[in-house]
Amino acid sequence: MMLPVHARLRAHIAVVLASRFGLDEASLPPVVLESPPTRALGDLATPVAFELARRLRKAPRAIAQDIAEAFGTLDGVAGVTAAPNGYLNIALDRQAFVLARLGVSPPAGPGAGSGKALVEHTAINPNKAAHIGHLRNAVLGDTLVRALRFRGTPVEVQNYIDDTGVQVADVVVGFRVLEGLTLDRIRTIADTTRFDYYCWDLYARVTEWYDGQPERLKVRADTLHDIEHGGTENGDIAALVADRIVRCHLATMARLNVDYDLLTWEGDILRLKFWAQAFDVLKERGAVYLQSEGRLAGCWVMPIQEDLDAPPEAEGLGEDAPGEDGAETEQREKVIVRSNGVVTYVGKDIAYQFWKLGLLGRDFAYRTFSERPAGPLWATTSEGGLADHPPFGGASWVYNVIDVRQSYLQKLLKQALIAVGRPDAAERSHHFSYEMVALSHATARELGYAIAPDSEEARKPFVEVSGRKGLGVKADDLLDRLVDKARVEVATRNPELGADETARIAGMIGIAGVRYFLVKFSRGKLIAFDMDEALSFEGESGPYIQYAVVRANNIFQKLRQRDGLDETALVASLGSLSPTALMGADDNHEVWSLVLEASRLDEVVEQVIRTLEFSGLAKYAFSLAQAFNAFYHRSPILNEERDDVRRWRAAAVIYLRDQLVRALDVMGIQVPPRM
RNA sequence: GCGCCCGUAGCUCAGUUGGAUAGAGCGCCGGACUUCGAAUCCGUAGGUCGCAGGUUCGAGUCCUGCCGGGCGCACCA
Repeated sequence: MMLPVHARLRAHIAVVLASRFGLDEASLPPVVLESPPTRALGDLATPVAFELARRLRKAPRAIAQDIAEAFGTLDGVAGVTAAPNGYLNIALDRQAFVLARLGVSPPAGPGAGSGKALVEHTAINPNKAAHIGHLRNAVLGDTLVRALRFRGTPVEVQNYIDDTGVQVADVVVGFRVLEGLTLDRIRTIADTTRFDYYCWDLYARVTEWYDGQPERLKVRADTLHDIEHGGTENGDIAALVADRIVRCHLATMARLNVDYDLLTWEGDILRLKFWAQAFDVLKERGAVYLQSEGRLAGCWVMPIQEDLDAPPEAEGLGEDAPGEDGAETEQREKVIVRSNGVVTYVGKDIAYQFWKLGLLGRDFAYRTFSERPAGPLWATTSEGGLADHPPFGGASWVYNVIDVRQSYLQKLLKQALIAVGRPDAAERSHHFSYEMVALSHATARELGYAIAPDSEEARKPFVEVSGRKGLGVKADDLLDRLVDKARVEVATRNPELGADETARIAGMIGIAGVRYFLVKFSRGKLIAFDMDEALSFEGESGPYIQYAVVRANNIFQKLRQRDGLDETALVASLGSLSPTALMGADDNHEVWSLVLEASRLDEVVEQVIRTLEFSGLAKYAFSLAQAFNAFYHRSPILNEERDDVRRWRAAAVIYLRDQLVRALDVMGIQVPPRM
């Protein structure tokens, strides 16, 4: 791991700068550490001399030389040199570095102080099967969870279930009105079919049924009302549908190694009157007020602050003199409670966010939703509940994984926190936003979706997914295809494996395919999902990285069988070995470079959490695998005759493999025994 | 109209506290399996980093303006 080295270097250089140039702590420039373009130049580099050049009125090169001279000694550092262009290059003690990283499991990170992080992701409407867009959410969210845990931060994972919303109501309408079914009959269907697929089609039919018949929306409104108030057959059907569909979603997510600690049900937020509590706080702090005139008369509204970063301005400074048309300068307002007294979903979300941060002063009751090997999956409930449950909510950091279209509302959430006097909580609330997943034209065609050649849609480079039209790639269909393809590949390469083992391995490979695919793009980029591209197991893909680990493992298996040399013994022998092979004779630093590059995982994970940009992690893991594969071809281990060279190569591969396994784990990808 | 995001090789994309020569994958063309497994590797070709200014010792990265595209701005969720 690299971050401890960075920390030591920064602290040391700061001391050197302070004493050599008489700088006080406040005026010290940040010491940026990066990687020199070639290994021959050094292992780490800093451009800090450039930063100081102006202030010290001195050439960067001279400053770098001064620092190098005054550097003294630092444990783990072999030398420091000033490059002609002003860079300060740092060479590490290679042998010590390798030994320190082998055989010792990496300590959990600092944990960034006390307190837990709460990640909410997935949150699929419980009325139909999950599709590819939902997978992007879940995979990004789960990767964030794993990244936080990797660096030692306690994490609570929640999946929000909108069981009282329009989408569930629509499916209820489908069952009752279109199909004329009773609760018992629907339960039978749920017991005997792919229920999420069934509802997928039914939902599309309901949408069609509404189409062009606005009077039918009355049915939806009535159904929604029944659901919200409970005690009706519609309410019971909605509860059944939501419960069963959630179980389908959980099964789908489990295939992807995605798991949760708590299911939060919107119905419980309503029944437990979280909103009433939050409303009191908002009114008390003057964050909302009752609008008495204009088109929003009778609504409780929250003023919208356009620029969140700017301090709130006192109103009515007369800067904008009211013109002839007063409407234009009107303060923008967001309705929180409608004039009929019903709270909007912004209000419900504010209450939920307050609870997440421990600011609400009210809690759910809790029940177990299902049993898992690792312990029960918990869910919220309104009545009763178990006395003995883990603590939920009250987090120090909150990450809401929701697509970019929700940015406006997420911004309002932060604003509400500021408005009630908790800017610190707003600061610790993150909207982890990401772009949508659309379909490539080829894939849309494959799904039987016809597009008129000259239509506007045909000119776009992608086709929008639409749950309402039933257009989209169902998550399980995609997984099935990936796993099937992997099964064929595994079977042809490993005919001796049994069917069960082949299937198990194929599962791991298929999952690696999707998860890597969904993480390798920047979150701000719209993915035009193409089936063939996602099915590729070559080049930059999850299976490519798995393959590198499998190959590495094969080496050590052979080493053990053929030479009776196991990894522990090998690592133990390194201390007494000549480090020549690490030192880059003939400018060949490849063994050392593998170790150095592999050590950067913690640095990469830290950056990924800071920027919420996971493509960097994907690319990093891929580049490690790539470096290994190239090394694999160039530099044999089993057949290397020089014993010290052989052992150092093996040591480098052990470390690289271990780091690769950890990196894959952060991405939720397992390593098959063969492939 | 206002706000946010995107624009980098033929295609799909990395390049995020500003740093040394802008990188991958796919595709194209040409090579490497009697070798630790070819889901691999090696090599060739391919770039006005949307355009124009600005800041800086240094800009794909920061600022301003513009062009092109996407999304958002309900008494919906």
